[in-house]
Amino acid sequence: MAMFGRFEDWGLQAVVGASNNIEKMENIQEQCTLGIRGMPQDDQDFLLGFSDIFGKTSSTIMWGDGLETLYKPFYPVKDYTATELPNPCTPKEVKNEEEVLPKQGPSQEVNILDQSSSSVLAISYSPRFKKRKNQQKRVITQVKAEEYLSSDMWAWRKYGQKPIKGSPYPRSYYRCSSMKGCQARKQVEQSCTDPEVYIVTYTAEHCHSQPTRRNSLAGTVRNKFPVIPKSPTAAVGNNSPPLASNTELSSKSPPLNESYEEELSKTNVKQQILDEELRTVEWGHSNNNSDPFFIPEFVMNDDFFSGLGDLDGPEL
DNA sequence: CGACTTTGACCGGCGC
DNA sequence: GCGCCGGTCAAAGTCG
Repeated sequence: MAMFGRFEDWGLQAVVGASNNIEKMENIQEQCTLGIRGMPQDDQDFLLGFSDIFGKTSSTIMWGDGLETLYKPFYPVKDYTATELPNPCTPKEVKNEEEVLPKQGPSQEVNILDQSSSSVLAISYSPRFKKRKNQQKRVITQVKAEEYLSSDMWAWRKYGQKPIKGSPYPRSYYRCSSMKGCQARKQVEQSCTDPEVYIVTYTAEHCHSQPTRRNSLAGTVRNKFPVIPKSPTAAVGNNSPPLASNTELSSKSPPLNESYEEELSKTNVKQQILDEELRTVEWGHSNNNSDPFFIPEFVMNDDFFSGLGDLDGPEL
């Protein structure tokens, strides 16, 4: 029951968030438009490729107003709290982020992540210095488990799972199965600080439009009732990954302590809602956002802009 | 039979 | 150069 409370409030939260930030919103959208329009076309395309990761646009703007704020994200984002970090249990990645985001004096307060109004943390960056394999561009989100159930509409196929050093939870690797040849990938891992929070990292971009509905219901129904480990060690080395693909989650896997049938019923209802939204809210052409360059919150945040900093010119 | 997960092996980047 | 580690591959098995 409560597991879907947040999800059910997703739209409401967006509305609330929007109302709370109504004054800020007046300029944000334009700023976002200017920001993305100033980007190279490839990067616009890349970002737009993530436009509907969550199957909907968001109206919650969480960063400040004014031109200063617009460019603030280009500053180094060093204000991560423990929970804001992609995963504090993966020190290497954290270190990598610090490499990516060189310190430049006292950073201004970037109160972008109002987790009281949204549990989705979005980070996009382009490594400025050392580029590891497939780490050129990423969008990292933190999402509550119940929200992840409906987090995106893409069909994903799991192709690997690895225990991550420093993290008690394994990381799962998924690639887009909506279209053959699509390079989009995502990684899912559980936050060690909050097991109900999952860190989803999207890599590469979809080379196709978003499917109108989840299309990968075929296949195994293994782990219909996955055992989400309550203890970190339980997640490692067993056959029940802490988080399955969205396909499983959305159509097969109930959240914690919820019967499958009940969950499935809810999911179907939510799917109908999402499908309806998809019919009426196209990327950049939603009812509320006539501006084709409207940017959802999970993309347009500080690290998104910090990543844009790399677009200004050749790497140093 | 197709699409999926699982899982050990492999590869390549990175630090020492 | 070596070892560690993250990311990917691919075979095997499952399921509808």
